[in-house]
Amino acid sequence: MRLVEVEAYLGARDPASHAYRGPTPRTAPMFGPPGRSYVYFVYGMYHCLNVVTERGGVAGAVLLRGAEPVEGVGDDARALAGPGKLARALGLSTAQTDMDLVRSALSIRDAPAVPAARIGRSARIGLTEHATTRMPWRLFVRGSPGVSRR
DNA sequence: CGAATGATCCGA
DNA sequence: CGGATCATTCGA
Repeated sequence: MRLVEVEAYLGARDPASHAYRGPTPRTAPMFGPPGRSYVYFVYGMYHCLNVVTERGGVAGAVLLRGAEPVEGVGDDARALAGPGKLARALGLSTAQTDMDLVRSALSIRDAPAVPAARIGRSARIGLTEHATTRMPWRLFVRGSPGVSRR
């Protein structure tokens, strides 16, 4: 799949982040070394996949919110449009939290560059009201069917 | 212990 | 807009 929508989350400086109030058993991976996964379970039925980005001891991760299928023709173009759907398509659960994303079966590679004009930026989605919550830390490919919502 | 609460999705 | 559905977190 090709990623087309992501959101950034930090730590103590970001009230919208799970890491805001310090580490807990669930969020421990967010404080660990970069290049690993942080998978959490929400709303009683969905999992979401994050990639930890900061050095050990500093919280930071990128939530993978949307992607376009590239393997197999006839795939539903919207099957990966949304963090819950994306994680489900990969068959992820909390058992896959804190695993290596650089050299494991599931890894991330570069894709052909996206023209700057096609890169959109906005506030993050689905957060409860808060000031810094409005920071434009959501990036997406304009017009892609793999982007969540309309 | 009990209660509240989601970084969602779907359908009306 | 509301319901489904439950692990995690926090307060007592």
